[in-house]
Amino acid sequence: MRVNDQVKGETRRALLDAAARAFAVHGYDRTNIDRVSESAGLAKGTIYNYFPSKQAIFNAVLVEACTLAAESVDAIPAHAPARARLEAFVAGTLIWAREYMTLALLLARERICGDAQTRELISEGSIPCVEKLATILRDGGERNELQLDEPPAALAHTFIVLTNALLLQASHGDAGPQTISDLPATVTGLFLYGVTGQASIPHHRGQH
Amino acid sequence: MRVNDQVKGETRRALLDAAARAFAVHGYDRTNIDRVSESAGLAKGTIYNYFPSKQAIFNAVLVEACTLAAESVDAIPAHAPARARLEAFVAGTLIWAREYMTLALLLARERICGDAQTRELISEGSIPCVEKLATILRDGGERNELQLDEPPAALAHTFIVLTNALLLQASHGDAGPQTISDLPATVTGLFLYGVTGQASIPHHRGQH
Amino acid sequence: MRVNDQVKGETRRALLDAAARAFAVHGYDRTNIDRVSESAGLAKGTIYNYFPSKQAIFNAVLVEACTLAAESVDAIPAHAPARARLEAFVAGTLIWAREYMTLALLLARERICGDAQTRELISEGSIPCVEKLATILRDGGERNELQLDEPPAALAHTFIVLTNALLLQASHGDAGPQTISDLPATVTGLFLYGVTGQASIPHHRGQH
Amino acid sequence: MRVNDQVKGETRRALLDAAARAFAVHGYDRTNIDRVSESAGLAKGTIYNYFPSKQAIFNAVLVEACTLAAESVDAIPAHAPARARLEAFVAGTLIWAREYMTLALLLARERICGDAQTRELISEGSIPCVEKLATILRDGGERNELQLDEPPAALAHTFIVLTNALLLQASHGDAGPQTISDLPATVTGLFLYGVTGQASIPHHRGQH
DNA sequence: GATGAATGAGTGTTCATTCAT
DNA sequence: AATGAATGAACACTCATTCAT
Repeated sequence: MRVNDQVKGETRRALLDAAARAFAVHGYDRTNIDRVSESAGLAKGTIYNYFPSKQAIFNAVLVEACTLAAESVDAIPAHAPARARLEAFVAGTLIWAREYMTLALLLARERICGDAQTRELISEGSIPCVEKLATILRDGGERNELQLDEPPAALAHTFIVLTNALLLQASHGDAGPQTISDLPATVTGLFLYGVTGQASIPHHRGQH
Repeated sequence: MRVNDQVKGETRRALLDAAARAFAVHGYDRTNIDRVSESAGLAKGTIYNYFPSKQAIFNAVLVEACTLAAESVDAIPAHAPARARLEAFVAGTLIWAREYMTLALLLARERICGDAQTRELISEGSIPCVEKLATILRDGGERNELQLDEPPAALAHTFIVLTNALLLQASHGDAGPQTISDLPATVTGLFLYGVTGQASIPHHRGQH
Repeated sequence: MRVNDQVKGETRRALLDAAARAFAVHGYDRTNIDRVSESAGLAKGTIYNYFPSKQAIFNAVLVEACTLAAESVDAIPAHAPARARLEAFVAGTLIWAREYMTLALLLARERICGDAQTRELISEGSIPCVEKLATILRDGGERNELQLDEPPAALAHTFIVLTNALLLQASHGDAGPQTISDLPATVTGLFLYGVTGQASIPHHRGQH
Repeated sequence: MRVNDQVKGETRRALLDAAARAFAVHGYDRTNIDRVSESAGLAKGTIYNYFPSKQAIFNAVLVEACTLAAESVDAIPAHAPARARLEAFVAGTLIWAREYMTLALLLARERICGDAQTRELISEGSIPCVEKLATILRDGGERNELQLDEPPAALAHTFIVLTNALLLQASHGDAGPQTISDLPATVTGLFLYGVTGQASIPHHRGQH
C-alpha cells in the first residue's frame, strides 16, 4: 500500500492526537490501546506500525508536549524587566495550553505526579524551558531586580512546577484565585512577591 | 465482644496500612489487591470482609489521610502573626508527613492529579484544614498583616495545593530550593512574599 | 474457598492431563491456554493459580513424563542376559507408553525435535533411565555378551533416541516393520544386531 | 520475457532460501513472514505474489528438500554389496546435508515430528529415495547378503527415519557414538548389524 | 470471620493476510 | 510486479471479585 510520507505523517498525527486525548482524560493505566486506535479511526494493530508499545506512545506524546511547550516560550522579550519576561513566559505557556489543553494538563500532571521514569523524560524535554527561565532569573538577579537565594535553575524548576500546579487547579474549576486567563500575572506575582498584594508594588517600582 | 472488636479493628488497621503503602508507592491502578492483603499478612478474601471494593479501600485511605492531616494542624497558636501561624500550619503538616510520608505523598498526588471523584473526596476531607487556614488568612487580613485580593477560602486552597506541590517536588529529590525541613519557611515565604527575598522583611516587621 | 490438598492435587492433575493431551496433539505453539483450561473443565485464570506460564506447564508435563518413564523401567531383572534386560527396558517403556500414549509421544517428539532448552530439560529428567541403560550395557560388555565400541552412556542415549523414533514411526501408522507390540524385540534386536535377521543368533550364542 | 522469468526465478529462490533458513532455525510456528521477507531482501507483500500462504512456502521448502535429498542419492553403485550401497546412500545424503544443513535438519525434524499433513507431503516427496533404498535391500535379500524379515519398502522407511534421528542427534552435539562424518558407517552398521560390533563380520563374509 | 481457589472480562501485543498505490 | 500500511482475530497473561469451605 505504498504510501507517501505525508499520509504516514497524518496517520502518526492522528494516533498521537488520539493518544494524547485519551491519556489526558484517563491517565496512562486506564487508557487502553484499543480505544486509542478506535478514536483515531484506525485498527488496533496499526498503532504498532508506528509505536513499539503503549509506553512508547505515551512517551512520544510527552516529548511532543515538551517540544510544543518549549516553542511556546520562544518569543520572550530580551530587554524587559524580569517580571515582564516571566509573565511573558507564563503567557506563552498559556497560549499553547489553551490550544492544546489536554496535552498541557497531561504534561502538568505527569510532571508533578508521574513516576520517576516519566518525570525524567519530562525533565529532559524541559531543559530548553528551564534554561530560558533560568536566564531570565539570572538576568533579573544581575540587574538587581530580583534577589535570588537559590540557584536560578532550581528556581526555574520550582517556577514551572508552580505554574503547572496552578494550571491544574484552575482546570479543576475549583481553582481558587485565578481564572486561567489570570494565570500569568497570578503565577508571576505569587512567585515573585507572594499573595500579600505587594505584588504590584515592586513591579511598579521597577517601572518608575 | 470487646476483644473481637479490637481484633477487627487491628485487622482493619493492618489492611489500611498495607493499602496506604501500596497505593503510595504504586498508585491506584498498579496496586493490586493480592499484594495488599499479602503485605497485611492476610488472605485476599479478607479484604472484602472489611471493604466492599478496591476503590473503597483507596477512599478509606484517603479519608484517613485527610483526618490525620487535619489533626496535625490542631496546635496552631491563635494569637500569633499570620506568618507564624502559617508556618506552624506547614510545620504541623510536615510533622505528620514525616511520620506518614507515603500517606502524605499519596494525598498530595491525588489532591493535585487525582480524578474528579477522588479530588472531591479529598476536598471534603480537607474542609477542616481549609477552614483553619482561611481563618488564619482572614485574621491576618483583618489585622492588616496581609492584604488579600481573593477570598480566604480560595487562598487557603491554593496554599494547600502549593504546599503539596512543593512537598512532592522535594520528595522527588530534584527538589529545587528547599529540603523538606525547609518547607515551612519556604512555602510560607513563597506564598506570602514570593522568591525575591523580601520574605523576611515583612515577617520581621510583623514581629515588631 | 479453603480446599484440602487432595482437591488441589486433583485440579492440578486435571490441568496437567489436559495440557499433556493438548501439547501432544497440537504441539507447544498451537496449544492455547484457553483450550487447555476448557478441556480441564476450568476457567482460564485457574491455570495461572497452578503454573506461572504456559512454558511452565509444558515443562511440568515433560518432567512428569520423564518421571513416569523412569518409573516404568524400575522392574528390570538384574541377573539376566543383556538382551533380555534391554527388552525388558523397552517393554517397560512400552507399558507406560500404552497407558500414557499421548504423554509418551509428546516426550518422544520433544526429545528428538524439541528446542535446546526443552531437550536439556528432558536430558536431565532422563538421567535415571540413561544410567539404568548404561549399567545394562556395561554389564553386558563386562560379561562379553556385548562388544561396545562406544561409552555405555552414549550408547544408552542412542538407544533411547532410537526407541523414541521408532515409537513415533509406529504411532504414525505408516510404521514399517513393527507394530507397537513388537517394539521391544524390534528395537532391541535392531540395536543389538541390526535388521539382517541374525538377531537371534548372537543372542543364542551369548547364552551358550 | 526471458529476463523477467529469470528475475522471477531469482526472487522465488531468494524467498525459498530465506524461508528454509528461518523454518529450520525457528520452526514453522515461530517463523514469521515478516522476517522471512526481510531476510530475503524483499517486502512482505512480495511473498504473496509467489506463494499463497505461509503454509505453502513451508511446503515448497520441504518439497525442495525432498528433491535435493533424492538427487543426492543418484550416484549409488548398482553392482556393489548391499552394505556398500547402503553406506553410499547415507554418504550421499550426508553430502547434501552438509551443504544444506539447515534444510536437512528441517526435513529430518518434520519427517519425524511433523504433523500428519506435513509427514504425508514428505512421504510423497521421499518416494524416489524409498524406492532406491528398497531396491538395494531387495537386491541384498535376493543375493542372500541380507535376510529381510520385513517388506523392503517398510525397512527402507525405517532406515530413513533412523538416519534422520541420528542426524538430528548428531546435530544436537550431545550426539553419542558418532560424529556426523561417521554417520554413514554408523547408521548402516547399526541398521544391519546392531551395536554389538559384529557389524563388520557379515560384511566381510559377504566379500569373501 | 477468614480463607484462597475459581472466575472471566479485559489488556497489551503479534502476525498472516489483504490491497491500494 | 513490488510495496508496506492497514487489518483484526488470536494469544498469553492479569486481577478484582465471588463464594464454598
